[in-house]
Amino acid sequence: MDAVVPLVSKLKIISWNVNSLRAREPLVQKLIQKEKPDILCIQELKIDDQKYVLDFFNPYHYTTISQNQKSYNGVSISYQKELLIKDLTISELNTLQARNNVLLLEKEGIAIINNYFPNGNPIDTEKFSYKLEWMDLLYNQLKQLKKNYEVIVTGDFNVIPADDDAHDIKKYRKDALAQPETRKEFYKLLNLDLLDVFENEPKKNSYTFFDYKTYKFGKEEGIRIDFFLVSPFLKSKVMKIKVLKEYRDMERPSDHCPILMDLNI
DNA sequence: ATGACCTGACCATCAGGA
Repeated sequence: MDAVVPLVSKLKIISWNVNSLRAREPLVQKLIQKEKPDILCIQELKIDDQKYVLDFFNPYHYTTISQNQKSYNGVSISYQKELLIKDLTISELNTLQARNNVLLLEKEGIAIINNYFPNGNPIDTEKFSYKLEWMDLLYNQLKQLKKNYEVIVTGDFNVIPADDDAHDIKKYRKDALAQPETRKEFYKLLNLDLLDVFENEPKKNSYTFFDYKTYKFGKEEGIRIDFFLVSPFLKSKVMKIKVLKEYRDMERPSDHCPILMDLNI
């Protein structure tokens, strides 16, 4: 008789801009205990102490790769210890600031790219040109990875791709997140044949960011700037996607919500 | 119509976020 071997295995991935890992310790712990993701991508660690970051995730059976920077930025990917991985993180996208990790799931042939895109405001400064240049570097990185791997691109994109990805796009007329040049760079990424898994969800349920300043005045008034972009093959394996908005209503929250994707691979 | 908050660095106030 043939051995009973599961044909598919479930892979749960969560991405979250925590706006400081130290400040968000209790909520990140809650998320891990409740959702038990196989892969956890974090942005805006805001801490230069790599040992602290690795030790934080270690008790939950995770191994972690991280790019760190004092006070600002910082990205990490934590993965269940039994997953066979290779850290492909390259320096070009992290030359000035810690914003990009690349983890290869060797057995599955999947590359996971975790990103904290530059904000880019104000638009009449070099911050905006840096954002566009960074996005072009990411385009080149993904183009290379796409040749050999199925890819999952996630993180805080700091891009409002279309007007209906904001509750009130008028407020973003002069914002770097919604400029035509920014959107063009985003669509360049999609044109690598990547699919936005939340694309066809009701927009109001898909907002991922809610401003600290305005949240209490309008709890629906958000923007959709955190994403999972996946290869077409992986899109066909998506079982569930969700914005975990409840984490925006907990004590001392991040201004971003975690986003979740379950795959059967 | 306008403004509203949070974090880290560091001690009073500012840079940065989006």
